[in-house]
Amino acid sequence: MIGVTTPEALRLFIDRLLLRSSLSVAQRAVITALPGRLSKVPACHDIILPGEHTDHACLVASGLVARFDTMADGRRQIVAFYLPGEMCDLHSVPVPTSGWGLEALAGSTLVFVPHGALREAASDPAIAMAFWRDTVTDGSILAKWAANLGRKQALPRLAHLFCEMGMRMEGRGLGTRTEYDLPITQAQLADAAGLTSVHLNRTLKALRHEGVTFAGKRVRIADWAALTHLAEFDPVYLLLPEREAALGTALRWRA
Amino acid sequence: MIGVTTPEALRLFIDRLLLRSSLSVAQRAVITALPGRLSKVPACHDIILPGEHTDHACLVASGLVARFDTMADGRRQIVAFYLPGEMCDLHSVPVPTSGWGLEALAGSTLVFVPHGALREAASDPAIAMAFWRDTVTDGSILAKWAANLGRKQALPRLAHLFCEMGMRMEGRGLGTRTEYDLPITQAQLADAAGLTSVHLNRTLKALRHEGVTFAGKRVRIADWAALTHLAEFDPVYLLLPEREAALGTALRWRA
DNA sequence: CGGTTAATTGAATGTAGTCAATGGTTGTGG
DNA sequence: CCACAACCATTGACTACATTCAATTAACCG
Repeated sequence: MIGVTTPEALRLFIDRLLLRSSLSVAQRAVITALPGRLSKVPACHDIILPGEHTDHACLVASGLVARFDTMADGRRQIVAFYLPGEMCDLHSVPVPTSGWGLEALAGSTLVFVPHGALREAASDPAIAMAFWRDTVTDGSILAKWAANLGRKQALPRLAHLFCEMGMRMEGRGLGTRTEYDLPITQAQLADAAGLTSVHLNRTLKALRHEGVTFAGKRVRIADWAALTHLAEFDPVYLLLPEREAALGTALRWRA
Repeated sequence: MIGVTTPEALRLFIDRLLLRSSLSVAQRAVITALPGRLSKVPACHDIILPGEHTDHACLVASGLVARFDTMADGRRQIVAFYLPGEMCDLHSVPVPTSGWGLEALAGSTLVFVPHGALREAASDPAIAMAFWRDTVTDGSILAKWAANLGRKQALPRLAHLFCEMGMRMEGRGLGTRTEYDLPITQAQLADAAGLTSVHLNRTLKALRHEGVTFAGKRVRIADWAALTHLAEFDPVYLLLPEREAALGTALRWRA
């Protein structure tokens, strides 16, 4: 939250893209040179409301951001988490009307990047492909989220969420898969898991018996293998290169 | 199902792209010229299994295709439906490993289009943007699906699904929003709604009291306004131009 | 027709939601 | 430094929704 600059944030974004795409030095320079306006937002602040138009995408520099949908009675469903270095609104480049909202779960630093500049960067086919691939990754995680919401019950569902966040945090260097900060409240976690906060609390209690704690906004997983088994967690859908490497295939796909 | 040719299917695909993107005559010609292998598959046939690699995308020419995820016990969650003219696998161009499977719900005709040809077409920035936008549209529908699975109970959830399919069918000229063919079984619909087939059947019964019938693989909605209200259905997330026009904004976004 | 698959219903169980109240923590101002 | 307020976490009792198991009826196909 302290002392993040626009170039630093853009570098995080490049790191994220390089996780799945190859970019030349020149192409990286194009991204580093993107204009961006820094903005700090407090926890629980709505960045974009559902149905709003925007002329800029929103890169998370620090903190944690969520994409959500709201029901008529005001209840929310979080459909995606965005970690530092992730562009939570890259979708808005091809489609400036978002059907959903964005909220900062923790106090966060954001970088607003104008659509025009991103479109210009995307005139390079390799960069366009990297952006497209980033969107697909997002969709892949979302599909798994939907499957879990539809077909898993509370305990394995929450366990899966903890596994996913662990892998993603580790992939971005924000802790290890078995211990990482998750700066959100139980109510927000309930919005993500599709549970009420009461039932989420009970499910957390049950997870403690499995050696998983969520206290002080920090997740600790005693037995990773046991948790992945309980959650039926298979990281393929995260499209992380590590897994690909483990399978003996290419580290990155061709741009 | 009868007598669909590759060029005809590609024309349907162009129609779908033109719904949200502008393409010049030359750009349309590039897409029309894409190579494609026709293939007929019977109902309930798995086209791609989760985790498989592919070197071609899959365009639906006729029938109905679903993207699904499978749990360890074999239960499925359908996360997306694909109508004729939709490329159900466009994601696989930037990311050839799909984390999910594809199944034909009804007997369907498919056109397999090699990734190489699609990548080449995408070297045109306008076509790349149209493809990217198509992926984003998919993601937008998926996000709403997730929100409904997480936060709506059976009746409004199923109602929402019928509303969505009505709008999409109408948008593709496959019926009207209040009456259209949905060539699937109750068990398959249950996989999409995140319910057991038993409870889906009971929910259908309850929907009949609201003037909605699903019989003979055909959906009939007596009172559209009442159903959209029950379902809390707002078509913004479908990113259909019609709605944009109604709001007085541009029909299509700039390529 | 006869056999198979799909749809429908009943009864019992189980999971999650609702309502309501109690602890606990944190941060702030007196 | 304590008192208080505000928010968050936790628990109990009850209700409601959805699943499971099991059986029956209807529709479809060869």
